[in-house]
Amino acid sequence: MATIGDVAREAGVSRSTASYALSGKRPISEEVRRRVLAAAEALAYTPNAGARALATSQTKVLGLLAQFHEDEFAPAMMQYLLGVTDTARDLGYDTLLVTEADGARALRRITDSRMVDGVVLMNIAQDDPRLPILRAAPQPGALVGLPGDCSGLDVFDLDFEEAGRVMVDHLHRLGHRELILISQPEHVVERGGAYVWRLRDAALERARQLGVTLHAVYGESRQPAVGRLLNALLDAYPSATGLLINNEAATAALPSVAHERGLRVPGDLSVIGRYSAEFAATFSLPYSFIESAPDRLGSMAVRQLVRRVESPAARDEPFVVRFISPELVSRGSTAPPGAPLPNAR
Amino acid sequence: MATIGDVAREAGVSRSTASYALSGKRPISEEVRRRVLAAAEALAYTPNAGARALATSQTKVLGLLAQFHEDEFAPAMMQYLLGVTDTARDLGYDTLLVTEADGARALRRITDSRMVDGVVLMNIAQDDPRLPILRAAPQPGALVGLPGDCSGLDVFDLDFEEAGRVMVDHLHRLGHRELILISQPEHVVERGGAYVWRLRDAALERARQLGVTLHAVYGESRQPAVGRLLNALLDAYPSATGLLINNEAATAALPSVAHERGLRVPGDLSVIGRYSAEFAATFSLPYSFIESAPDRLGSMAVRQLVRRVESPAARDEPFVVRFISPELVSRGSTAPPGAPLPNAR
DNA sequence: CGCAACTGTCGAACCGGTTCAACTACAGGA
DNA sequence: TCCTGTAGTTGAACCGGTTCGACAGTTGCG
Repeated sequence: MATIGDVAREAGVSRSTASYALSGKRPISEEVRRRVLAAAEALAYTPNAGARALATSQTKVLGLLAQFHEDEFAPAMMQYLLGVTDTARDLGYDTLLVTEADGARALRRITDSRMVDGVVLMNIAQDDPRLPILRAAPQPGALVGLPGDCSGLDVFDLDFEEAGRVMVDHLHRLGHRELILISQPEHVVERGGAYVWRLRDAALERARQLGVTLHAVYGESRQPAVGRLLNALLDAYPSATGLLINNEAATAALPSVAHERGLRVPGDLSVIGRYSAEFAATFSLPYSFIESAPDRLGSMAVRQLVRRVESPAARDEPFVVRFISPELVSRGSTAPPGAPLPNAR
Repeated sequence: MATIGDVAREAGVSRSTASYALSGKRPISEEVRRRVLAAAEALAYTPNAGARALATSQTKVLGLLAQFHEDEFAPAMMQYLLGVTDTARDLGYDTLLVTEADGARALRRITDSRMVDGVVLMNIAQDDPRLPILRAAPQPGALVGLPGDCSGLDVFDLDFEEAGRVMVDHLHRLGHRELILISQPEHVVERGGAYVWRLRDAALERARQLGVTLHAVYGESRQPAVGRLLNALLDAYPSATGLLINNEAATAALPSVAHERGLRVPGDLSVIGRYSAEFAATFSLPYSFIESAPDRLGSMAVRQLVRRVESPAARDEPFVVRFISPELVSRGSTAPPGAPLPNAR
């Protein structure tokens, strides 16, 4: 493998001249520059990443810490990943994917050893053990998800509170007065998944203000449990005319449950979900939904991270907590409440 | 950040002694070893990855090249990823995830710059442009998926030919004489996805031998196209009594289509799919299936790769092409053929 | 008792880049 | 003519590890 020394010899110049010719950091005569570039080309020279990292203290690699809990929905996870890797590459960075169960130890390892220039954290918990480590690390970090304490970090998330309000407002405006809200399973909350109760509490609060009855329940993450749950809920609240779903698995299971019960949407039941357009397309979900934009969130986090990595000035800027505002994409699954459910007693 | 020089000074020894004490590559007195370890602990010493890579020519990072085509099924992809990252970590390696569209260029970049000690390639095409680059690279590589030319590479894949035969055999043994096989969409084949016709051709061949009629068709990868296709097929071949599906999206769509048509499985139609147990659980698919074991394949590829990376002897061993044999997991969705389909004309 | 072998430690070189200080050659201004 | 400034180039140092060869001190054996 050719080194910069080989290139220099081939071009008949010193190593430092070759380096400057390639980087352009000092004026080099046109003639010499040409020779160096030709030599590099001829020898298929590629700088050694380790040597460059050692000399410049920059690896051009970003860390991505993601946890794959078995109760999390794979397709959604995938889009976060892609948003991060694609944007990183656009900006000239590669991505080190770390899925270790002990996220705190993994984070310490990759930051202390200087393998990465910055880190994106996903699956943020309310009281996340990785945060103190990230704050103390020499590299900047960005979060996809809102923790209890955002200090010292850039944070990006969907505005789940506003999402809850938008859902309730929308159905209230259409005339609905009794709704069901299905969240993620309870242990997602126990694990610190704050987005679950952020949406839920805001929806409950808004419902209270508007005089709407809202039955808020935890969901399930898998079939067949989630199908059973849907049936049980529809049985338990026969007079509810609207269904809000903050749970991908439940959303994916709804069409067959509705079909089975002979339930027409939106005729018998208005439905609003919360998921991504990509997810909607894969499963052809016919429901209006709040766009959760995972790829956009991942992309935003990386952009901000790279800004801090590359600009010394940006390092000292105040930290941002940026919510993307929930956009309701209409698929015609909501309407004014009509007849009560067919199976109402 | 503490360097090994700091540790050496703190322990009152030379840099080389500190290095040997930490690595154990030379005998060091108990007394000195203790002092060095204590100093390293006290200073929270972590070796600099770049410096170590430069000195040892080992990065302890594996590259994972994956392409995310929009017509590929996200949950399956995810499991390959996890199989690779988890096994890599168990063996002491981190994973650089590269999803660049131009896989050949990306591969050249990470191998030439010596960012990785080895590479796992996924989404292998029949005539994959990345293979010549991988063969010429100084690092070893492993493939998850079977290309047209396996020379010079370790290859791991499900035995799709045998899978096709197992499916046909199983239903033939039960008495079925007319079957439908739904594959992936045609453009997956055009892109070089050989596994599609490997299963298909073997199934056709076996069907011919057994005197079974097999209608082999390309599928769709998304709703609602795939649902429409299922309906069209069941209309077109009303006398078929068995359905073989080598297409995750079609499998996921089948329950609601069957329900809609009032079609009972296995009473009216026997069904065998090809997917992973994890996928089956997420969607609660009630069908017998050939386990495609993506996590196991990813794991096997990494193990072999690391063997070659770490042992000079292993480098010269002959290359392996290893197929995992298809295991038919019974979920009771097959039975002897009964009455013709209800909607038969 | 002398020599070989072994143990434990150290200094120096090396991996492959980047960058600083210094030097040369030449142009322009006083 | 001399001085200053600038463009172009170079050698040397440095980043932070690993490893080779040398060496001093000790032990074992003939």
